[in-house]
Amino acid sequence: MSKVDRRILKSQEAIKKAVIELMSEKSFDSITIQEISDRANVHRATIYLHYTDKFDLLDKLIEEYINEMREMNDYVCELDWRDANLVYFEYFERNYLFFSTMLASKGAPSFRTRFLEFLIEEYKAEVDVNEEKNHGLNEEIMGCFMGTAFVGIVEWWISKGMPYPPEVMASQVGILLERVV
Amino acid sequence: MSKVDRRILKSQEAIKKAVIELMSEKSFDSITIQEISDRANVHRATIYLHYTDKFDLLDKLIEEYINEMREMNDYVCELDWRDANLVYFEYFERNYLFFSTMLASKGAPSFRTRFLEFLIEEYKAEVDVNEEKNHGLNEEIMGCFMGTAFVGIVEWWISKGMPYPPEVMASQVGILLERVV
DNA sequence: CGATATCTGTCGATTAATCTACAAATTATC
DNA sequence: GATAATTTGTAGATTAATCGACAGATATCG
Repeated sequence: MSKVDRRILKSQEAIKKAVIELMSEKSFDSITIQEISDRANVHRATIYLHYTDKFDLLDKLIEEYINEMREMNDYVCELDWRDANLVYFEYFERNYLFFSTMLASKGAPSFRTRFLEFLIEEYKAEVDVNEEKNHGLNEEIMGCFMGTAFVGIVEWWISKGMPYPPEVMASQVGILLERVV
Repeated sequence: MSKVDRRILKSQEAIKKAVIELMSEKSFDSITIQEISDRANVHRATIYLHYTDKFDLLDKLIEEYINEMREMNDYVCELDWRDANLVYFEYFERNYLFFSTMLASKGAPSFRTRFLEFLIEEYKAEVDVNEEKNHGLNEEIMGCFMGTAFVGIVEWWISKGMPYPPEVMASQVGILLERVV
């Protein structure tokens, strides 16, 4: 596990930040590599050192957020629903620009799909169909139910400009998810 | 006039920003090169590529702001006193962290001296001792009078946390300077 | 439609930044 | 005052980023 050269991290950070910013301003299709490198203040060729094209860049960007959330979940899965949700909603708040951009209609529809896929996967592991309470229920369906509900909530919260603080969202959604599971 | 490699600009920007930040938190003497490079997120050796030591770094930092103000003055000297002052006070506001740090008692006393020196020089060029109004007055003394007054005002304004907007400061100080000259 | 401009992806040469290691100098601590 | 710990400034090897140029692909516009 040799550590990565800080130049790589700095370049990638600048590039990713530039893409998110630009995507919040205009459609992904209309963004050029030229623009990204200008905004990131790196040479155009530098982008090609890290990504094959702008689609690869978007994919890697999305996957990075998904992975971050997965790692958060590994750490957080011992907490109760409320506290676990708090970690998530604070994360959404911290990365508001990314989520508002990616979940916006014009943004990257691929992210919503990927996000939901991730959530279903994680929730599925959380439910126990062997409990008597859940007798006759299907793991897949429960995961999907919770996942779509959660995505919907996050979309609503973000698109409305975060009308409630993360604490409130965490409590409310925590109660509801607990009833379902 | 070949343009400078952007890596140089980025490194120097990061280093200068780091020094200003650190100087706003602790005394210059207690700051190490190590800390600066950590804060700037550059390797320690990179600092030595641009500066011989931290004193050289501070000198160059100060001189850069002085030069920037000199260039501003070249551009602004055609305007009336009020408008010229506005450009300056907006500059101070924009660079609040630098000026509040450098003009603070514990900051860099060398900057106040250098700043005053610069102002006297510029004001001296502004006064006309051949006017009948100024008959018998000394150029040097007038420049010094205006320079110290201006430094004092800026110190007061910055140390009080900019209690009035740049527009107000520009008008007020403009009127006063106009009376003097 | 053709002409013009812009963008793309890639290349090779060059430069700046990085990393590690080192001895010397300085500072802190007992 | 001796010892330990930190900081300093430098050096050499390596790597990433830069620059400029290129031909080919894609828009843009008259």
